[in-house]
Amino acid sequence: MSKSSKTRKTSRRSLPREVRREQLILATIKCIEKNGLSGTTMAQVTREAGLSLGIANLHFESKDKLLIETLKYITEEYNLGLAAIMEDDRYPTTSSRIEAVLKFDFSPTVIRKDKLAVWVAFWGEARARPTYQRICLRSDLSAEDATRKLFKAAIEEGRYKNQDAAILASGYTAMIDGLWLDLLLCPAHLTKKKARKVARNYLANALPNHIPQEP
Amino acid sequence: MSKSSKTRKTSRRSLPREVRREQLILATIKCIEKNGLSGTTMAQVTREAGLSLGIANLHFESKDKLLIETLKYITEEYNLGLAAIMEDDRYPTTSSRIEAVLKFDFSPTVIRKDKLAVWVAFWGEARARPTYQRICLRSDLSAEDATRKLFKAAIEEGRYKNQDAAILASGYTAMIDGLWLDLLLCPAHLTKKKARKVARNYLANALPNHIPQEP
DNA sequence: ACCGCGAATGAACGATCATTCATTTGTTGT
DNA sequence: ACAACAAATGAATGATCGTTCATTCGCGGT
Repeated sequence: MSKSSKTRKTSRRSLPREVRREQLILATIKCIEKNGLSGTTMAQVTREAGLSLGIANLHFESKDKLLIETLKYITEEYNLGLAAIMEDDRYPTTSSRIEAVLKFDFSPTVIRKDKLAVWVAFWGEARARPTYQRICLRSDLSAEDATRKLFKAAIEEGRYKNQDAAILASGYTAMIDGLWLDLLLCPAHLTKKKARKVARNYLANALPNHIPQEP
Repeated sequence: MSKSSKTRKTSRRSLPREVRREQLILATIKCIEKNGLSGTTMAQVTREAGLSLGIANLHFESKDKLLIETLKYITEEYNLGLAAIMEDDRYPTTSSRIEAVLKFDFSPTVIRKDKLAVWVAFWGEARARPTYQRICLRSDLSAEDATRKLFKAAIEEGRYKNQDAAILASGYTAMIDGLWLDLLLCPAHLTKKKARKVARNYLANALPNHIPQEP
């Protein structure tokens, strides 16, 4: 009973539900990065979180629920970040707002390897899992909707001929997804800097008066 | 000879190794489409192929080897198709060759749902599996290399300013991957026709004298 | 017709993993 | 200080799945 005073990690503590849940979600992200989605086990997740095996089924009903919450965590973080840019009225011009989106899409928070690994892992399973697919779809539509409005404003301002905001937004979203994938799978071949340049070049060709080739 | 082909399944037959191997690979593709990579079991694959459980370990050493051969099958098919366009000297102009690549990337053979599902499924696991990653990387570099050469020729012919073949090729490859992903995850939102239009628009903005906005 | 080889089969095995729940342990209210 | 409660633990359980291998069966050679 008197075994306490040590460099101990406060051996056991009751913490609020939300703290434990986030702790487990963050551990799940780390595990998916290291072992993939199919290689992620409850034992690994709880060990990564420094907790006991049964804890995940206590705070989430099942492994499936935990994975779904992890996916929601990642997609909501991204979509909230994007929405913040859209709603921030400190951007004086459409151009500066597009620049902010571009910067955001390659910011250290967004393109962290562990986060990207989670995106791609869930894409891979989404087709076989309606719930994953629904979450990915909503996130995708939300992001595309935001950029479409931006591009629409730019096209009207610049009176660009032959540009369609919906087409441009689909292309932008697809290219970002593809660049994220390449950053994850070919980090030696595609640097973050080059990836941003690729995306910028896309926008510069479509909206030359709003986005210059070089920043 | 009228006796042999009946409603019976010709109960048991010895067939050459290569026939069995392809039969199993095709069954694996179908299973990955239906159940995802993690949901694909040997029992499902062999049942889909109409064969017995043990057959997969007879012709491939293990499930892992079977999956790797399936990935190789898909990537090689794509890369060979692309290489055929590059080496075909019946294309009179750079422009027509780029058009052919564009057409190929959205041809019924390439964007079949089951094949796309396999691509994305392996992307999702590639980070945790060096072998998958190596195969995906080689395929990606090969495709990017081919398009880069094409774009380089176009840029020189058209004396386009501010265009870099490497940047353009990275962007094209990323966009194609992203569009494939969207075709798989949001088929109700992105049609094949629109996806091709998105990719065409990218090239038309970069190489206007080679690729017109409308075909 | 028959034999012998090797392809094909599938029941059985063992490993892995999600989930459960009796027990332990920290926390809160009195 | 103590009781009552809730959070946390992890050994045990049962289900799933890859792999094995003794047996079965079809085919080519004689």
